[in-house]
Amino acid sequence: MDNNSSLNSAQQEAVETIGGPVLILAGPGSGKTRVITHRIAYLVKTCGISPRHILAVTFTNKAAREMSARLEALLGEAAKDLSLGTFHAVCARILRQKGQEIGIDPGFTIYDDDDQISLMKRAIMDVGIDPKQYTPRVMLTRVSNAKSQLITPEKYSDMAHSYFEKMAQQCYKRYQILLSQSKALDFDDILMKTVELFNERPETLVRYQTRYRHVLVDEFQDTNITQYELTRQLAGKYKNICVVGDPDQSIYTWRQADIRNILKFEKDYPGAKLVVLEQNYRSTKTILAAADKVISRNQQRKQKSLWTENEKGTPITVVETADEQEEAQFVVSEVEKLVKEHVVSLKDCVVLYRVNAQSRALEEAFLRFGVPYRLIGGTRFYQRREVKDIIAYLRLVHNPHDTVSLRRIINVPQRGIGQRTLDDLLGWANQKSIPAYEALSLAARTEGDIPLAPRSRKTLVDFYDMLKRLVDRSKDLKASEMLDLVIEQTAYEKYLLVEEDGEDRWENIKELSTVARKYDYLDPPDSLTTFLEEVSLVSDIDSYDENADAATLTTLHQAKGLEFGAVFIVGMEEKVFPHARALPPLGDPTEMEEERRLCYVGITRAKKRLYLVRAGRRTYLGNTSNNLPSRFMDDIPQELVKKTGGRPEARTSSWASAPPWKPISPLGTPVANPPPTALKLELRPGERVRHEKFGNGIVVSTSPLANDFQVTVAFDAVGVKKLILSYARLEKIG
DNA sequence: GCCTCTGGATTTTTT
DNA sequence: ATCCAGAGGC
Repeated sequence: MDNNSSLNSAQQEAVETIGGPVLILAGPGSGKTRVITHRIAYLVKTCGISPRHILAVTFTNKAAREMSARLEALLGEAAKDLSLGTFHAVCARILRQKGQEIGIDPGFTIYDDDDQISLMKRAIMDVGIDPKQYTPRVMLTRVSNAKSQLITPEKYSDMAHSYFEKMAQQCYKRYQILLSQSKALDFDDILMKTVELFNERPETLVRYQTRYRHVLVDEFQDTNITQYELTRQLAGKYKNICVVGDPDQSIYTWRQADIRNILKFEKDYPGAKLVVLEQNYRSTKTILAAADKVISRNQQRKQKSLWTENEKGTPITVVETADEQEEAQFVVSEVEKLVKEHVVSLKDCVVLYRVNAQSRALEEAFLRFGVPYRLIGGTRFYQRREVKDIIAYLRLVHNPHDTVSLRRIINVPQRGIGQRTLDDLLGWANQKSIPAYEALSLAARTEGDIPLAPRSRKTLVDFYDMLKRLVDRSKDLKASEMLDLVIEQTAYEKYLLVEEDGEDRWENIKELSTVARKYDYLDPPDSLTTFLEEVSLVSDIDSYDENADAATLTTLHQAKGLEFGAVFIVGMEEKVFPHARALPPLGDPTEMEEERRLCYVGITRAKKRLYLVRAGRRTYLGNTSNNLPSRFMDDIPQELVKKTGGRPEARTSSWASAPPWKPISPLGTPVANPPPTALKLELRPGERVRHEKFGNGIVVSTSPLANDFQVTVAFDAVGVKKLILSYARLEKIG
């Protein structure tokens, strides 16, 4: 089935329009990945273009891997000669090869978020301002935004008018100096410096332009200005550029992704061929119609009409539960039901939420019911303290100038090098303008005039000796051998195991060791270098294993690009989704439109079944609130929906039944925690009540609320209040 | 230098 | 609720 004749006419046009710029607007489920892979196969097989001359850029490693696997199926061995990778991976490779031309050390280290924060903190202190007032996070956002738009510290200073902006500019400048002293680049630098390299070395650009005669870009709606410029540079000579995207699925504008790049594309490449893929092969008519209704409310968008030949399918299930526990319980029991009835398999179920914090109640329910699940996101593997520690050692061995890593591990495990000694050492290094590693070496050899107590000096000497041994050995050890040596030399296992959760942490280190072993097929020092590079550029979603027999829990953002038989979107409430930060007065209409696109992305992940679930009461960040149903619910026409477990049709005050869905345990035994018993309302409008805080009042009205009631009371002293019956502890009087 | 307590902040995060 | 950083005590 995988030949071009199985493509629809629009897909075929997208595949076979070769030579010159092509813009493909691909709706969800429209066979985007198929089009890209077939286009590449067509270039190679039919047009006789060498795979060496083709570059395909994706946003995630996972997408790159998936594409690579499909191309291998289509092209066989020839697929190995294609250049295929993420923007960052491609640029990192270019910079390792040619970065020296603009003064970048080929052995540069890549700094992740945490590293950037600690470096920025130092930059802020160096500038001499208060890191409490100017937080590293905020400053870093400024810097990252600037870099995403190719704004250098120099250019930034032209735009910095307010005092705050001027401070940000200072921090940016200092931050860059610290980065270069550490021979490190942050994520944004990897892209921006590549653009810089191409600007400053036209002859180098020409080499890459000639090499990459055909450029393809996936998820084009998510490119920022820097990435756009990069593709413009690379395709500048032949203009054989094909970009694929969907403006309606742009959910990363907060990371400076710029939808306007699509408009700019049409302007920068006059006569670009436009292909629109509107046939959806994924979802039922019902699901697609709901998605369309939701996204149609956006003002800033190009009209697009998706259609499908798939069946109408079942109605969308809308569920209202009492609280997040009940919400989670509903999801798990429904998942079990779907699996038991063979509607979908377990691994074809996903639960999507707006913020990671929502995963907790869900995890608890999945655990309690004994339903296997896998969680994507949250605290990421490579962000775990113990994993970062070991990687810091390896990085330091690979690049001794990396001060962020040095600071991280110089006293881990504790070896008596405290803040004081560290400040003395680094302060001295700074004063002498020598790298920290060199200062350490001098201190160890009792050279130089470092003001150190003999005791401190001794600890530094021991540390330096160990580091030196590691560095020396790194030249002939593979990644996993190096890792083992680090663990042995630092007695890291012993250090971990005395801790409370040391066993788990040690497991993570063993896991890391397994990853490292995958790079042992390379010879030293490439083995370690490649390992470190890839470890810096991975994300959680990359390790998502679609074959594991488990349901998936993840954020709406991370679900992009995936599809599932059954999708549960939970927390369909105002302030949760759309997120409070997108609502006025905090947010603006642009942000609300992005939330709406996020909802569109969520809905369109579903093939057969879609559930929209909300809780009447939710505890978040330690306080409980009652949220209104999400505005996105209002956009879905009633005829597409079937309601369960919520408000009864007739509003009778005696409504007090258990939820219509029955929790089922895997073994058919009662669940450990049955849903809370429904309350009985015994209050009627006109009755006098007493509240411990608000005093006496009169009941104005009552209304049922999932498993609870909302009671409106006019208090004598404090006026009208809306209360939740189970919480208010109202007492009837008179 | 190390330990413990308190206060502040906590959207999303392809890389 | 919970995690983390910084301050202050031992």
